Amino acid sequence: MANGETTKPPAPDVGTHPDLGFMHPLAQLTSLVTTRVITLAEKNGLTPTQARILGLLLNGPQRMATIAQGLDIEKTAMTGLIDRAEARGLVERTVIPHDRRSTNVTATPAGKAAARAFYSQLNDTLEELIAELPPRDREAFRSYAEKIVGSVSGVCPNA
Amino acid sequence: MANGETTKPPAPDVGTHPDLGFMHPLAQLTSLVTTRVITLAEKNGLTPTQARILGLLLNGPQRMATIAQGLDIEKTAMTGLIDRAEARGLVERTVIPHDRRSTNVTATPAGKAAARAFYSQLNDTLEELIAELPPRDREAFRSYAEKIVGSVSGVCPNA
DNA sequence: TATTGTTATACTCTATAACTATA
DNA sequence: TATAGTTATAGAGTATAACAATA
Repeated sequence: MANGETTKPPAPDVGTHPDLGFMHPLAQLTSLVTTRVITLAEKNGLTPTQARILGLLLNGPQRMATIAQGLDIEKTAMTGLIDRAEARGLVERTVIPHDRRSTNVTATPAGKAAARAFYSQLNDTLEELIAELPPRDREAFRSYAEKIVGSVSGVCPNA
Repeated sequence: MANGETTKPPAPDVGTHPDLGFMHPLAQLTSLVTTRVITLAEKNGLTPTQARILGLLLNGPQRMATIAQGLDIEKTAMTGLIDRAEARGLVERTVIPHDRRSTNVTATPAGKAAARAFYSQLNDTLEELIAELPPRDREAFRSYAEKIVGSVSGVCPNA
């Protein structure tokens, strides 16, 4: 929104797949959550990718390479990503004294605020979704999700 | 892959968020599934969006406007989307006799095959994830997901 | 020589605005 | 006039290849 965003709005239902039956409930749930992530990012003036980057930077300044690794994207994509985030005042590039090849990226106060708001709202939203379940089932669902995620290596928590 | 794809590979973990604690398990699960969707689409020579479009077209030919509505994207984005899918031999534009303004989009045999493979493999993959749970909990988890999805309007089942 | 980041280039997805053809 | 699709334009995200600066 803020600076002529182009991020797209949620994507609703698409029908059934006759040859395959209804889509898997876990696939539908994933779409639902993804939609919420996009909406909340927009609401906070972020793209989903910017939200992920800022989530990382809440741990403190990170080198470009570290961020790239965290997002599992090529380092070449980082330059533009950080350029745009910097242009929006979300992050800043700072120098690393010991290694003049490296660059540290720091979240600005505005960037941190946006990220905190985003993740907090995301948490609330997800809790609201779970609240659709009867109270006694909510904890079970949460623990199932944890178990599944925990059983697999390399899960990206941000969007 | 097929025609110089640019789709990106999975995105792994990103760490914890000190100010917010660990990411919500449902957010992590969503990322996990999204990663699988991207990987499976690639494996079948599709972009995730193409997989969604083809999923729709398994129901039979659809007009551009209908597809746009199904994906919840602007009709202006459809032209390029279908152009690219057509260039890859996944779909074809056909004429509608009664209304010469409209265009029907039909999945080619190759497009249908790719879509069926994708959705079938996605189903298998999601079942494998659920299989991480003890047998007696799997059905409960599925029903929880269904309940949450069912409680909300407008959920997009494809990718 | 190996590493860090950048630039050049290209492609996908998506949006808004203006336009064409048809109804 | 209203609707279906296209074109023009723009911006975000991502990738591969080649390169510069530093270690």
